[in-house]
Amino acid sequence: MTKLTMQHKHILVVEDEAPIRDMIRFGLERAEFHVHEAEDAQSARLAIADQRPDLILMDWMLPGVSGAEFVRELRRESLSSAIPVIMVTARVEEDDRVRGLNIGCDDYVVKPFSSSELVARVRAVLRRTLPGGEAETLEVDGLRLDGASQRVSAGDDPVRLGPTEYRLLRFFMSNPERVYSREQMLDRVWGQNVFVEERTVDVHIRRLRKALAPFGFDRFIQTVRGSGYRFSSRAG
Amino acid sequence: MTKLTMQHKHILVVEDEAPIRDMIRFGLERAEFHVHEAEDAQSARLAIADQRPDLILMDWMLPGVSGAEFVRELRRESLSSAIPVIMVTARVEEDDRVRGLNIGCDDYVVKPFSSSELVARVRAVLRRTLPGGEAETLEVDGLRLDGASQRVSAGDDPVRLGPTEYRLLRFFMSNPERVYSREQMLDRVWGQNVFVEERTVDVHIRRLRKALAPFGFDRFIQTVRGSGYRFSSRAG
DNA sequence: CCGGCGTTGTCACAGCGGTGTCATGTAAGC
DNA sequence: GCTTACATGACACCGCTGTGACAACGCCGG
Repeated sequence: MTKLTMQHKHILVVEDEAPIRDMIRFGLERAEFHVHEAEDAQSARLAIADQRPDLILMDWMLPGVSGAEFVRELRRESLSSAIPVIMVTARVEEDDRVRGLNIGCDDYVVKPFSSSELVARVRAVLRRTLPGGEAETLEVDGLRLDGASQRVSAGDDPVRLGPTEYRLLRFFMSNPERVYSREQMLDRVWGQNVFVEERTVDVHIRRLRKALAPFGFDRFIQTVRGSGYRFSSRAG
Repeated sequence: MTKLTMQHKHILVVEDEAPIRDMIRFGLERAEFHVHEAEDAQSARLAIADQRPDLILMDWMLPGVSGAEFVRELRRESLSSAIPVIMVTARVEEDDRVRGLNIGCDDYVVKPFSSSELVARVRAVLRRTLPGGEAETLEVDGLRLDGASQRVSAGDDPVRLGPTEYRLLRFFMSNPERVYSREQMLDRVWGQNVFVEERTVDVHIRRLRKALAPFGFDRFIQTVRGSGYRFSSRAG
């Protein structure tokens, strides 16, 4: 385990019951994570804007909004759409739990759980979401994506993209020369297991191509018939 | 959700206790997965070579080898290194379980678990590992097939192939120097239980040869009269 | 509180490319 | 030479993808 990448990550725990919160905090801090806490959705929003956590651990049942609604909200906001979410559910909420994965969270744990299981899942999610951290700037042949300012430019000209197209392009530029199915793209760009038509990907591909076309960069977005799409600076 | 991509996936359950095996089988089959079973490491090896499962569900404690050792072994073998593994552990095996995710498995479930949790995790893992299948790169004498980008190139020149020709070539390059009947090829390239004329294979062989001909690589696709075809870099 | 504005997901339709089958030409084996 | 198996070109069908339009939704600014 690479301590450098994994440690000192900030985790926001959204949980209304203090004992559970403490138990979670204890386990995570022993694993050398930084823990922030929030009791409800509103203070969670503030904490997200303030702390910019690397991962959110959220109870399924919150006072007021349901965890599901809240995750959907987080996914919409560009500030939080890239932050992975792990859901905490009780065994009783069986039916809901399965739906949980269709909400947009990255994983979930079932109460009662152990500290080590929690830490393991947190690490696993961080491991697969962290590489390609969102802040870095990527450039290919003059097409530049600046993660810090969330801006895209072609040479000197700015490229106007919607939030989804931006995330799509960032995903592509972080993983070039590789074919992804529509389903994989929904998972990695929209969020794990969101319920959206696969053909929606086509539409956003179209929008991304349209935005890149004036600069000729639409040639980077390549269709692989029967499989999906690929980002590549070489000819298709 | 596209039934075609998710359904009909083969899952190998490696578990020595029959009741648990049955419970798992029941849940997975209700979710329309194909289930194969193995009681120990040795029969698991055979099943992997034979069935080529899309995912392996493995108990942490197996008679003889530990699950961890076995996963390591699977990861070394090129035949199985790409197959995702979900580990099944008991709550008691706390310490080991944490190591589990560092062993090379893709996820794990803790006993006791519900069918719906299991199915949800299986689906989640398949969804994120299910690219065009094999992502390995194969090369023979300058003819290169890159699984990740699904591209074929002869030296520096790209080779244009349709999806079926691509799969056909990948099958050939994965199994060189061996004759396959048309029926075998239909099973392995087209998929089991497809009803297609055997002569169709000839046509796709023709198309593959045509695409490879400009580079002289059509000589690799060799006819074995009365038996089928063979891929070989040596003279026919 | 209301009404533009931008973004998003879905649909319908069109075009193209891929696929399977057939008919015919050609080579191999006896 | 005759039979059989394979090679090849043509063709019709169909599924996949590209594309424009549209409705729903949240976000301001008024």
